[in-house]
Amino acid sequence: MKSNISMKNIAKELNVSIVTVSKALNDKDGVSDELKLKIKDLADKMGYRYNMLAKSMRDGLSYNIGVIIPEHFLGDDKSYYFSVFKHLSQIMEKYQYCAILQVLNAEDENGVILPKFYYDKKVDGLIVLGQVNKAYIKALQNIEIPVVFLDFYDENTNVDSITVDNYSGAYELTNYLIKNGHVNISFVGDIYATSSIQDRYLGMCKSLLEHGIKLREDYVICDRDEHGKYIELKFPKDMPTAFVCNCDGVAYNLIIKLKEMGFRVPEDFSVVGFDNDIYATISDPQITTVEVDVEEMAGTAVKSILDKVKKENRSRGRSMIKGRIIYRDSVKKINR
Amino acid sequence: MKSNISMKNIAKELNVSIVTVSKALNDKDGVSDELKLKIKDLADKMGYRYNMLAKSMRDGLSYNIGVIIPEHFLGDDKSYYFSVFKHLSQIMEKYQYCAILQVLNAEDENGVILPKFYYDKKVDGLIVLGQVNKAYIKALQNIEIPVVFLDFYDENTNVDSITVDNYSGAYELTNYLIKNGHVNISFVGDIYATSSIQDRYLGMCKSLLEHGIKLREDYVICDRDEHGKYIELKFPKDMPTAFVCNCDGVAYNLIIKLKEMGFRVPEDFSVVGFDNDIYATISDPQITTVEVDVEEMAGTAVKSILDKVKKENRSRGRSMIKGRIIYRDSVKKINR
DNA sequence: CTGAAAGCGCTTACAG
DNA sequence: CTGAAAGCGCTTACAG
Repeated sequence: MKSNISMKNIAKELNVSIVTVSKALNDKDGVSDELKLKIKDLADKMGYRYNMLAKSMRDGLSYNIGVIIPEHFLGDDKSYYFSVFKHLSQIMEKYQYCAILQVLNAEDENGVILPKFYYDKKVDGLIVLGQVNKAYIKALQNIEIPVVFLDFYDENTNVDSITVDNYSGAYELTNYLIKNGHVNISFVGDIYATSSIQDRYLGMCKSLLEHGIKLREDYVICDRDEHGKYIELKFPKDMPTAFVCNCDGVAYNLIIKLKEMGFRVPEDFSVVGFDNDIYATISDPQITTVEVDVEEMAGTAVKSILDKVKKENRSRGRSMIKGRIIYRDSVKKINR
Repeated sequence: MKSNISMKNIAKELNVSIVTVSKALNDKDGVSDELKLKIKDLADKMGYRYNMLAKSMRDGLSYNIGVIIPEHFLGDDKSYYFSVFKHLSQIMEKYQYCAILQVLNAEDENGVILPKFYYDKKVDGLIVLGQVNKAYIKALQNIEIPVVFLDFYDENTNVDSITVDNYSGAYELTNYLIKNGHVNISFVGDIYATSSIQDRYLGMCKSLLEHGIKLREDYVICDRDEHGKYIELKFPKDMPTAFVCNCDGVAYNLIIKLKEMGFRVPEDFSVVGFDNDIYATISDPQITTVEVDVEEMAGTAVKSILDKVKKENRSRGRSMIKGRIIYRDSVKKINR
């Protein structure tokens, strides 16, 4: 237990200087191989652990990156962000960095209270994972350390962002529906809620446009209120034959609702989602959706923030990570 | 942006010593109120941020606690642990501590590789959230910083632990079933997998014992293989009338299976779960289950680990957090 | 190949 | 009320 060995202890034991110990332990030149080995062995034996704090002090770098996940826009299924964080932290480890996570609650978000680890200078950079409100974004622009937005962007700021290519994803998903004979296609989602949802909506619009299909106004079905809470879906008088949902959770709810109304999916209605999260496979039928390479997304974010920390400050702007359609059982081919 | 103000800068600006600035900013005695105010104002104006690293160095304390969540035993639904972590980090903040999260993957768990933040002396203590294997537990016993187990315990170690009172929870749940006329009650879960499952199983046994009901051997139904993967449930020849499931996820699967077999829940079979997670409410019917006060659990863990860090080293042994039954629609009263 | 000196930003104990 | 000195554990730049 209680030991707390420092280089000083090792140096004294071996009658060498602390400088020499430091060089040996860091595999630097200027120590004979023999001595180096001896020092390393003793360090091991004494249970020496490197004190990152001391290096931090010298370098003026904490070797930590803060990750902020706003609770606000999270639904019941937090596992997606959890999974992203896991990858972030694993990738950072390779660069000798640790990830410190802060779940930002609504109160702190609205009060624009930055995480304690920022005020304590415990982090060298910030990754914001999930959309935060305008005021918070503004505050983030004025801080002293680099910031990267992950899984959302804000057009009014020049903060680099990494997002899923929502636009292309929804575009291809809609193309797939059209290829299967669908023309009357509805979008389910609050197109004012987040930029992700907007991009998904517009990706669908592009596909419709390309195929000369006009989107009816009442085919855009809102799924949540201004607090992000899901609301009862209001269907148009003339039902579409297919629904493009802004996420799998909503697709899941929609399918349940349709079944309650006595319809079958996909026989009566086709449904597609987005994200490939737990709701896509929990659903009956399982949902055709878009999956993102989380590891690639995380890797891009880490590289981006560490570049900035190291002042290799080339701005990357928006990076988009392409999704991949997962074909399942919620879409049926129909005859026009 | 780039400023990095230290106490030195403030001191120079005001022609006072660094010591005086330190005292003023920390609201200590030995500075006139007037000067104190002047210093604080200037610090604000210059955008001074306290450098926790420097304090850490002096104190030999990082003011971070590491949280380890093993991926291994996590099912699809990671939101429970995510939620516990959120509370942990929020509570720590009140004590001037930050939480650093490490998701422990199977590889590192089997190779008994402790998190980087331990080797870097970046944390003062460790909270292990979720059961890890024997070898890992053993390694944790020999490290230089205090450790607390959260949501599991190991009888062979003297590491303090905080767990849900699984035993009482399952006991009361089973009492409830018996009160509703059930006698043929089955347990669904691998009773060798984790101590939590064991305790839930034995809580049920106690209730049966008290009511003079003998548990048939074939009424203990295994739900997963040795890797923690769910397997097909094997029902006994004579079906019970009620199932006590070791968690809501399994209860959810069971209900689906029963419905596929043409049965109705709760009309033909009653089912209860544990945890009150997403599966309890996603299910049709919604599942009667046991909910834990996550905040209390997190608070107990934080207090426990910080006591140890501060050397107020009274061992607390096992702390149990009582659960609360959430009554829903998956249990039916029957006549014996 | 080896090491004495200075410094990272703070605080504590002590002196004035 | 104010501040000079020492030290936390390391590393860099320099001297021998």
